[in-house]
Amino acid sequence: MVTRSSDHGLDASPEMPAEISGLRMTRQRWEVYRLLMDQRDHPTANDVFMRIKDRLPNISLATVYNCLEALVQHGVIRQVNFDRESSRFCPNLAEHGHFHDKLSGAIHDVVFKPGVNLADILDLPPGTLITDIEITLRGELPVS
Amino acid sequence: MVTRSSDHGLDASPEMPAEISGLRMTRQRWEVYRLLMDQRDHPTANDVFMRIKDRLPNISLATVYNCLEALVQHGVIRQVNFDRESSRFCPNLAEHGHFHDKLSGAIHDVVFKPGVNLADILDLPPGTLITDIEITLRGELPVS
DNA sequence: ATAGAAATTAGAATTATTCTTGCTAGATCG
DNA sequence: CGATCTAGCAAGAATAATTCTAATTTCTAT
Ligand SMILES: [Mn+2]
Ligand SMILES: [Mn+2]
Ligand SMILES: [Zn+2]
Ligand SMILES: [Zn+2]
Repeated sequence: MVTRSSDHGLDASPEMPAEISGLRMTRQRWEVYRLLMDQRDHPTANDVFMRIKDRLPNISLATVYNCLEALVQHGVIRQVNFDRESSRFCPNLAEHGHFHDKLSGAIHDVVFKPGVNLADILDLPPGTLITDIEITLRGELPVS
Repeated sequence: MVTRSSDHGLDASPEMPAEISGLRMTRQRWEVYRLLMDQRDHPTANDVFMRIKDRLPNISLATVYNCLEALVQHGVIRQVNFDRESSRFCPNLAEHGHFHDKLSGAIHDVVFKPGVNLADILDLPPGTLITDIEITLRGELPVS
C-alpha cells in the first residue's frame, strides 16, 4: 500500500493547505474551492452559496463572491459567462470551451481535437498577442 | 451612369423600408439600425442612445433597448457580450468572433482563415447540434 | 498575549436591464 | 373621411446580479 488518506476504509477529507497558488487559504475559500472541484457542473455564486451551507452554515453570499473572485484572480478557477446570465465557475484549468445543452440545461466542457491551435486558424494580424480566448456554444447534445 | 442615389453629388439617405427581415420598421428602429451599420464599433445601448440624439432628440433609453432587442430577435444585428460588461451590438451577420484590444479598448471583428470550420475541430459527440457559437478574445494588437 | 493586517459578515448601494403604464401614431375598416 | 384597433414609444419604477461599506472576527507575527 503506497498511499492512503487514512487508516480506515473511507477517504478522509484532504487537509486544508496554507495556500494555493499564492492565495492564502481560509476555511471559506477552501470549502468553496472543494465544492467546485467536487461538483464540476459550473455552478453560479448563488448555487455555491446554497450548496455550501451544509458545511458552513454561517457563510454570507458576499463571502462566496469574495472567495470566488480571489480564486479567479489567482488562477485557481475560472469564471464563465453565458450572455448576460449569472456568472458560473469552473475548476478546469485546461484550455476548453463551454457547450450549453438546451435540452438538459447542463453545461459541458469542450476541448479541441488533438493538435489544433485556435490562434493558428484565426485570421489575425501578425504580431497579435492573445492573452485570453473564450468559446461558448449552444445547441443540443444527441439524446444518447 | 448606372446607379446613383440622387441627382446631385451628395448621397441621399436611403429611404426607410416598410420592414427588414419581417420586422416592421419604425423611425426609431430605422435610425438605430442605420447607426449600427454606419458606426461598426460595437456600441453599447447607452452609446447608441447618446449618439442617436442628433437625429431623434426625444428617443428614450428604453426604446433604444426595445429597438436593439427587436433587431437582434429578427436576426438583423447581433448582441455581443464581454464578461459582465454592458452588451454591445454588431451589424456584421457573417460568422465572426470578437477581439478586444486592451491597448486601444477597441473591439475588432475576427474571422477564421479560409476553409476552417470550427465545428470540425472541436471534440464533440457525434450528432451534436450546434445552434450558436461565440468566440471572444482579449489581447493586444501590434502597435503597427 | 498583543498589535496589525486580512477576511468575513450583514446589509446598503450600484447599475445594466426589464417592466409597467399611459400615450401616440400609423394601419385598418366602414 | 372618421372611428377604431394595435403596435410602439416614453418616462420612470422595479429587478437582480454584483459590489461596496462598516463593523466584527480571525489570523499572523512579534
Ligand atoms: Mn444556477
Ligand atoms: Mn461604450
Ligand atoms: Zn469548464
Ligand atoms: Zn462584430
